[in-house]
Amino acid sequence: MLQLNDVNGQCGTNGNRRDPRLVEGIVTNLPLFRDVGHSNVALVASHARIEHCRRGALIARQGERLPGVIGVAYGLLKLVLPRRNGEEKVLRFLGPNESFGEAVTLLERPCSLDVVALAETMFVVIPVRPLRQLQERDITFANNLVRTLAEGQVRLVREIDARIGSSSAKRLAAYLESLAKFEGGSGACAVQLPVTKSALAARLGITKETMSRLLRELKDQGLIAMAGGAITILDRPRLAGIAN
Amino acid sequence: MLQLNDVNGQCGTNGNRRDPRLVEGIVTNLPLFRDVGHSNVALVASHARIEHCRRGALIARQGERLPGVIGVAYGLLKLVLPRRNGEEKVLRFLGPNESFGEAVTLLERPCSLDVVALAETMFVVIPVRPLRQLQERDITFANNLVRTLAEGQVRLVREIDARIGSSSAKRLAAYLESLAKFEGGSGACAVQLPVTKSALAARLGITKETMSRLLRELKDQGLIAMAGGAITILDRPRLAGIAN
DNA sequence: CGGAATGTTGATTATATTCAACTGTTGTGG
DNA sequence: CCACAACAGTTGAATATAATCAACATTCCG
Repeated sequence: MLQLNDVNGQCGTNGNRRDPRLVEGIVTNLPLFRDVGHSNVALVASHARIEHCRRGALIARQGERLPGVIGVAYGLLKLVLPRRNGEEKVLRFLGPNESFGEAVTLLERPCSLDVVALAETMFVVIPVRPLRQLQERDITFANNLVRTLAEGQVRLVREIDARIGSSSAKRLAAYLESLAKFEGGSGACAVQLPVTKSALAARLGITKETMSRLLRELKDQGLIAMAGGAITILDRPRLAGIAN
Repeated sequence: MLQLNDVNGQCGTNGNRRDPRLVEGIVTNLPLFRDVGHSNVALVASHARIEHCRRGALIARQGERLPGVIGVAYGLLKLVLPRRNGEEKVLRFLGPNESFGEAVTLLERPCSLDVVALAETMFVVIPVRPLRQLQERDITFANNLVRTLAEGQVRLVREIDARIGSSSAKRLAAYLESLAKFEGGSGACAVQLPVTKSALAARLGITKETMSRLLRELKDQGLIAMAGGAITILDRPRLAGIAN
């Protein structure tokens, strides 16, 4: 079951929540701060704080104010559209060096998604104020901000395209293909699912049952082999064929 | 059938495509340029051009470069995710004083959508270059840009929420509700569909057949009355009930 | 080891699409 | 101004897709 504890209840009370070195290191690695001068990063970092949470923790809730932009140091979060019936539609995962919430934070609007930890996770929270200041002071950061927001839009359009455009079989095939691309080459390759099959199913907008059936079908057709979360892609061309 | 003519083939060859007054007037009304000083607007406008197109014209194509940000003066465009089978998934409509393409234009990435005219439409095209310049020179514009992109993200998340979250009946009910809100009050009210029922169906992600059936059901239940594109909402509370 | 979480499988059902036939509406060229 | 073609909308029947329900198997961890 989901832990509904407040973020603060999830965090260690140790004194390193503002350790400058640590916060700066995390912030520096976010694409949002690429090529931003160290002094400006340090300034922002001095207003940011670190949070830890354990698997299952609810970090932000749809409709409530997000305390600031979230940047992941390690662990894994999921961004979720909660449905009335308690069901969860997973929009995306958020891993190390990825950030979330630029849009709602800058607009000071209620968060449009639930944010839930899928594993023990450490992240920084960067409040609006220093972001605004930096936006007006540092052209590089301002450009990064525009780039990040623009990329977010493109990503969301692709997301809609994938969700409404194609059948679950195609979505799954396309996802497996995208995993294979990381490995390079075009031959058979072994990949590891980054999350459980159930979580992945939710991410792809299907149920775990459907997921199971689709995977079995791919296996029966000799396109993939399976051993737990480890999947070997045997026939990449045919898989790509299904994806289209 | 869709007209596949190039934009240039759609445009009058008359000399007012760069009429400064006209272009400035259109650009000024875009939220993107709100509170931006006249001289800066004029500068951008001097690099923009006006296009006319008739109903059915294809203004931009998925995968091709967008010549710049599109701002509508009058008429109506639709933003479409084209499917392989020729089917069209309509993401949104774009009416007067709305703009499109900030994200892909600034990233200089291929356009993620088809843009098609639903009526005779006039719009401006603002190339990247002057936008970039203004972004670095004018803080108000830079802020507008960030706001526009951020709002676009929030809008897209809501869009995904609506599409994957609820049944077609709920989506339709929610849409009718949103039309009613413009009219104010909470009692019965008459609204006019802004587009044909078929186009609206595509916008809501359903077929015209399903749309027809859903509307009839609402009528049979006494929630609405219908006369062509004119719809009277009779029982707003119950309609809102369906939407949730 | 035991219990919870995760995954599998079959049967049934809900939702909306597709196909097909038909009616009504609109706008245009003769 | 009318005829006619193109478009828009309606309705029914058959179908496809994936969700839901229910039962069971497997794996993961403390």
